[in-house]
Amino acid sequence: MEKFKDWLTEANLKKTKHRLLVLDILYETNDFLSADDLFLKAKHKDANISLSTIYRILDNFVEKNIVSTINMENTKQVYYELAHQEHSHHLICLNCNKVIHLKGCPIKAYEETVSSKYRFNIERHTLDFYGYCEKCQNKKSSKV
Amino acid sequence: MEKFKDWLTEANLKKTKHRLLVLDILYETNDFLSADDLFLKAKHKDANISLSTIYRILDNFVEKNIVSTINMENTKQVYYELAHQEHSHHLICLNCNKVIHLKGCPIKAYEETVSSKYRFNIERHTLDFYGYCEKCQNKKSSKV
DNA sequence: TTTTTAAATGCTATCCATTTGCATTTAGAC
DNA sequence: GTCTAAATGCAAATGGATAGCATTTAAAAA
Ligand SMILES: [Mn+2]
Ligand SMILES: [Mn+2]
Ligand SMILES: [Zn+2]
Ligand SMILES: [Zn+2]
Repeated sequence: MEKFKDWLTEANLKKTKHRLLVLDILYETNDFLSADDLFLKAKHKDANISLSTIYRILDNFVEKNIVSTINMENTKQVYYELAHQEHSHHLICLNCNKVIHLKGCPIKAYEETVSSKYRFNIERHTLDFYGYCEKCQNKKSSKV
Repeated sequence: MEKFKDWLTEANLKKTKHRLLVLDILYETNDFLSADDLFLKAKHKDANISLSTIYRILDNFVEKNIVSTINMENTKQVYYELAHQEHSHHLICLNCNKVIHLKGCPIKAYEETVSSKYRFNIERHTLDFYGYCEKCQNKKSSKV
């Protein structure tokens, strides 16, 4: 995708095939992936890429706000997705790890308030809801 | 503290000296601590306690909502604090790891909305702001 | 109080996501 | 084409967190 090269240019990152590959995979998957997920998908696409390169690329992208992350509380893994222009928040199922994206941010005003109250220079925030998706609620209640 | 024994009783956890010790330390520190922080503080207090016991106790407490956690994005460690009755959100400094507690929750209504919209049974949420505290802003700008 | 038993603990080894060191390759400036 | 800093591969290391198992202990039962 040509757009991706622009992103890299804008971010002052060299346009390497691996970076473009990571962007491709994230784009077509359009969902959160762990570093290892990306590694496996890259292999399927032929690519000869090392896991540490994946980590390094993802670190670059996070720093440049090309990619955003969430932390899976149970598996302790970090998951990565293309940063939506309008950043999103999430419903995360504690059982099956399903992630639902919420559009819009309900706390912009609040962020402003606390930022000035505490003279804190806020760079970003996380707002994630943990619980059980519809499917897993049923499984869960049938277990009990 | 006598109150702590009640907490353990209510949580159906045996009242062991180690659990009471962990509660003591968390109470007097009144701040987030990593498992290792707790381990060191316990040692200072004489106590002969193993790190894995600390982890196991903290797991118990989290499950029973006696303790709540936040994840440090940079160090990847989990930090623990006594659960406030009114759960709190945080300003976390990306440079010095300082944590400022925010009182009150600005998203109760929003949580209701998305919970019913997506039929998602929300158990808890995280809302944390990452950025730079007043001190670190100054350091940072002087570096550049 | 003494007995009994499941829960809690200490110690050690282990796991596993992520990071790092270093030699080699490569993108992009000149 | 040359040159140089950035990017990469590979392997080893790191480090927070877990798990296994023998031993101790809280607290229920007798
Ligand atoms: Mn937001
Ligand atoms: Mn809240
Ligand atoms: Zn689920
Ligand atoms: Zn700071």
